[in-house]
Amino acid sequence: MKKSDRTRQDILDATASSLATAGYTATTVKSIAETIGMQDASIYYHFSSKDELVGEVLDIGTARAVTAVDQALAELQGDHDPREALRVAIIAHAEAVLGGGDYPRANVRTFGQLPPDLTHRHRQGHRNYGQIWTRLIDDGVESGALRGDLNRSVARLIIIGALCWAIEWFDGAGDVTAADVGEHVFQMVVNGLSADQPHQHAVSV
Amino acid sequence: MKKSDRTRQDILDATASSLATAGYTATTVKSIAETIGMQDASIYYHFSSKDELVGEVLDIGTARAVTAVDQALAELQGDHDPREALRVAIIAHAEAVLGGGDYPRANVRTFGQLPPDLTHRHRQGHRNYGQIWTRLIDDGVESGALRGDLNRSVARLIIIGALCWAIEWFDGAGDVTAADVGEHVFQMVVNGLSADQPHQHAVSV
DNA sequence: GATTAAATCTAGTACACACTAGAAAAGTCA
DNA sequence: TGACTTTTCTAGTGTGTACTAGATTTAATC
Repeated sequence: MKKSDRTRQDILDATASSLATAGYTATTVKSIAETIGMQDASIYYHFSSKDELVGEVLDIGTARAVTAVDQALAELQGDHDPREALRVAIIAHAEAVLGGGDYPRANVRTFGQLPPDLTHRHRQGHRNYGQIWTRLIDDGVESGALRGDLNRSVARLIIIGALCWAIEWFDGAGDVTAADVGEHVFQMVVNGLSADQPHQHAVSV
Repeated sequence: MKKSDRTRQDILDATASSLATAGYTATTVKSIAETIGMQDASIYYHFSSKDELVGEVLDIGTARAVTAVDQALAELQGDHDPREALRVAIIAHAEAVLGGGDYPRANVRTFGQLPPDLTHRHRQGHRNYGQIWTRLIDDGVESGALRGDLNRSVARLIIIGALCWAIEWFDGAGDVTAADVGEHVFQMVVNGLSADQPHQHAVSV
């Protein structure tokens, strides 16, 4: 492997880490360079601009999130219970974004603070990711497992929102794991907080 | 009313509007000044720094959100169904943050992109707001209306998260209103998406 | 209308940022 | 070793930012 490739990877990693924890504005080319012991100008040998670098990090982030959810769903195999599919997807998302690496976290963390160009660049990626969830919900409603009196788009965005916002408070330090957060989102959003509902199994957290 | 008070209010309004739509970084002192037809330096006659100005806007935002929820709960009066209280609070929050003015929106929108000083300054305010929800959930669990096998902190943060994230996608232009979003969050989080659950009443959206 | 106070403007400073040009160093391979 | 390529550094530029100092205008008061 060429030295250039290793350095390039170091830059991407440092950028992902900074984006995930400090956000877009606080992630400066200089701070990235310092993290890996370089001068800021040297970054430009590998990337033509800050936004190209950030864009690449975000691309990797969406790819990893999609892969995580797709893979979790693929492992279901024979099981065709739409509720279980939703549960598996929710937990996979939670683990990817909260417990996983910096790349998916960078994605969620910087959502809403990116310059217009970058926002536009990732619109398609977000749409594709949203479609995974659209299908999960459609399957559930059409099979009769999920109620059909709610707006599906709104429902989808609420589920994703509950998961994405968790990045603002989840710190991974307590005894609540990323999977726990996913399980809670599933329990609430699918089974509901109300007592005496069917489909509920005690959750120990 | 003194002219100074009117100008001060104009500055606050313009700042709230900019924060709510453009975020913290894109809200520059110059852009605020331009909005109200002033020179940027003139802002400093009314506020000692950008962050003091922003801090005041955020204070107003939290105050309005708290008032909206408190007032909605107060109007319940005799009704002591914890689920109904939760429903009313959720819808009030949704309307305050999504359908309401720029101040509460500025609060949610800039969450996570503020400099450390401002983040710290508003920690207490957020804690107070969170306590409203803590009590709502505690009441529900202790009265037996809500299940007690879930982590209440996590549940609280998931509800707030679902509502807060809505600011990223809700545009108020379609036929879905802010109250609709609140109703959906309530339906999902309390009654659940599963079909054939009790407590469910058809929602038309 | 003159005097004082309030409010705004003009013209700057200092600094952090993304980014560039060209020299220097480090690595590669005959 | 020496010629060549790849990579990094030094030393800058230009721009946008928050913010300041002091002059100037506008409003209030007697």
